[in-house]
Amino acid sequence: MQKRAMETQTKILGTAMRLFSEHGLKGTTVDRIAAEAGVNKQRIYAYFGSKEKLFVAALTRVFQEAAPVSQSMLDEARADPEHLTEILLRGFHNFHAVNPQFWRLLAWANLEDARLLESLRDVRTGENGEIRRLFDRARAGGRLADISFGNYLFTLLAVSWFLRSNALTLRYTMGRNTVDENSAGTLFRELDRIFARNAAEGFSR
Amino acid sequence: MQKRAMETQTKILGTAMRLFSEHGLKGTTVDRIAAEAGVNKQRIYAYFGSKEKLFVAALTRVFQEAAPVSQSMLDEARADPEHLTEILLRGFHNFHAVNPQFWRLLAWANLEDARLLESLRDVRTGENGEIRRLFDRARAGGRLADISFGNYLFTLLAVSWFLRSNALTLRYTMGRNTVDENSAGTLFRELDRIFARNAAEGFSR
Amino acid sequence: MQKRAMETQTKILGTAMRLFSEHGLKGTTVDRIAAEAGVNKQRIYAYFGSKEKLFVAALTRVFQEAAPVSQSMLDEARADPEHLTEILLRGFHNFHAVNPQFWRLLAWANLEDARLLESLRDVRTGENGEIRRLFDRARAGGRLADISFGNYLFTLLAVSWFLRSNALTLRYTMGRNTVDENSAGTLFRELDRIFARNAAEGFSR
Amino acid sequence: MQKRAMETQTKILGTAMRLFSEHGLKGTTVDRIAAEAGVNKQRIYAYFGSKEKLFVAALTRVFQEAAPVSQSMLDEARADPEHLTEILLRGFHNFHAVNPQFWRLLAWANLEDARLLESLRDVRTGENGEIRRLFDRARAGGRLADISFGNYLFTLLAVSWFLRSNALTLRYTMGRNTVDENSAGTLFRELDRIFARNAAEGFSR
DNA sequence: GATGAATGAGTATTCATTCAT
DNA sequence: TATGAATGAATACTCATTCAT
Repeated sequence: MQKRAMETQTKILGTAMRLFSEHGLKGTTVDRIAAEAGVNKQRIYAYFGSKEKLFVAALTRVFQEAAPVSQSMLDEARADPEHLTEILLRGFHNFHAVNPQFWRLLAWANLEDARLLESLRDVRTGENGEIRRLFDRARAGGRLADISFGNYLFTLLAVSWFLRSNALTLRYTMGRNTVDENSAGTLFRELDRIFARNAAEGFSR
Repeated sequence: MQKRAMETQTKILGTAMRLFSEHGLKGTTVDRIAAEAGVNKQRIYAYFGSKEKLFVAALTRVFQEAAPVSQSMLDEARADPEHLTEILLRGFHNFHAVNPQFWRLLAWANLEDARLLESLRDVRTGENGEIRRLFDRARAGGRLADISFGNYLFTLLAVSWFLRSNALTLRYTMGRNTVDENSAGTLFRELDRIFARNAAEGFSR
Repeated sequence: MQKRAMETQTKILGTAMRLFSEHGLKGTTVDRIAAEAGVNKQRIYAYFGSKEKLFVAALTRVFQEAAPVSQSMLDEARADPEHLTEILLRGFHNFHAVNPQFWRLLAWANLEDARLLESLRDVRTGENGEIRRLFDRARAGGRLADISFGNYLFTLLAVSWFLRSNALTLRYTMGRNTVDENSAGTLFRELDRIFARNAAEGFSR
Repeated sequence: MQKRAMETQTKILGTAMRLFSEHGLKGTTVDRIAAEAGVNKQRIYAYFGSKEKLFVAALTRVFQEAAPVSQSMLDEARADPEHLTEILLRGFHNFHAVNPQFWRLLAWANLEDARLLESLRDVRTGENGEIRRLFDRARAGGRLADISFGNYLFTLLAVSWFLRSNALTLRYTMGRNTVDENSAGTLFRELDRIFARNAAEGFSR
């Protein structure tokens, strides 16, 4: 593949990631992608086959690039194992702030057509392994609640996701007596205490 | 309004709720709504003004009808105050199972255009008041973790929502070593224990 | 016919005259006529048969009501026979100012569908007879150019019509070095002199 | 631009000129233009943006192409300066016969929406300069009535326009005792004599 | 590899007219 | 007589995709 072709593909994919994450599959037109990428529309078909395939390519790319589990987060957790829960929550939360395309593309795919997700089967999204090791060590050290790793991770993902993706929904429906984005820190610390102290008690018994 | 008109409007709104929740605003065509409702397309404009307004009407209707906080759930919680967390989680989870349109319509509005949510400002989604009373009593009785009501409710909503709305996402991304729908019960019980024991421990100290 | 029916018809016809003269046959919707007349749409069909027939009715009505040849104009011409041309020109010009619907409805009919004009066959638009008498007297008295009555009247009508109906066109095309509305008076006086002096000369020979 | 594109645009514009001049902006459908031009409807939007813009393009084109002031008319006037008025009238009259789209498009724009005329601001419709020179020479030579050039030209334009655009109207309303198209020659000669003789007389005084 | 040109099915919305109460 | 409900054919405009140079 020539260099020019590479550049064209890069431009297309970048624009697609942005537009698809903003407006979804149906809400994004091929014409607009081409225009904003500064590329001839036909190239999209030459390189990606169809609009839907381009969406899948964009989604896959976002998945490969974005790593919810960052090295710095793991470092922090290792340095301060007493507050694993808070650190993970804050880490996921930051990740969503930095990679808004991640959850939006996922959400679009989830709603519009589950088949769009199939390509992600083989993509490993960062490694949960290291988190699991930290989790196991905390459990062994009596610093964590009596919960399976899967359910623990799930709960943290749920909270951080919901915080980002439903801020508006909650504001409009739950009458803002629930958490808003600024008070996320409080939420994280409270949950940290709950998951942590619990374990202590579990041991004391 | 004549009886026939009422019927027509009902047919339109019902079909709109179903199709919009499945395919979103963009993904649903007015033609299809009319066809599946067995109604002349023009009636949609006569009664609802535009496709977007019909979406808002559908969303509002779903909100008025669906009550995440059901009476039976409250009864159960009153009868078994020891397991408030589990009961609420199961209640929300069931609610989403029975009202799939609820979270999907919300999710679509959230992604497609936040303005679509504005109409919900004035709609009260069931009463949180009763839950708050149960929560306060449990706290006072030392049966609940040291967490604010807002953050408590938020966490439960996040977990139950995430379970429904991202089942597929998780299956494809987290490598199915996280929770699937069948193991929701385990998750609920584990969280219940964590939120509950914690309080007990808090008191024991 | 009942009194209420009469009122309804009057409201419809009045609104139709106004809207059709503004936007023409195609540019006016039955819905709008009904709405602005404060009348049920169906009444239009009950009383006038169709949109087109309503247009014809409006046109006919305007024709019956509006009289390009007014009594006061004739009086003035009788009192000041020396300036017949100017008086007639000013009279027609004023008529168009006071009855804008007249020339616009005619122009629409003329452009949109000549058949719309057929109904006017039998409607007498004021009397040309009196003007002819004034014309003949002026000719006989040597105060008017050597021109047939038909051509004389035609020229005056052309000038007054063109002044009203093409003001905009002229402004945009002829570079405003032609006449604008304010200088109409000059035009009239000049033409008056030409048509008059000419006759004098004709006699002098 | 490719040759094929040029052809397509030409076909569209030609058909648009014809249909718009016949039925106006509202009365012409984009579908029909496409069909009669033998062109894909979308091309109209690709090349002209919208139906309204196509109308403006058609109007502008007609203006650029059509020259009410022809060379042959000027030649004739130079060769026979005694009958300037008649020659101009006949020239304008012929022009309208040969270019029926000219006055109809103007009339439609005038009635339907004055904004449609704005594009004509910068288009020069042939040159009045040469006519003005002929007029001045005739005046100086004592062969023309005492009238300003603007009002002179306006009157001739009014008469020739009215003759074409309101033939039907007049037939139906003025009871056919006015001029019909065939007797236009008489009208022209009469007016010629009036405008001409007058000057002679002016001098004789 | 790149680009402009073309296509046909679709997409929200409107309109004149008729029906039923 | 009046009114709301209903209808089907338009109507301007868009979109994903393919073709030709």
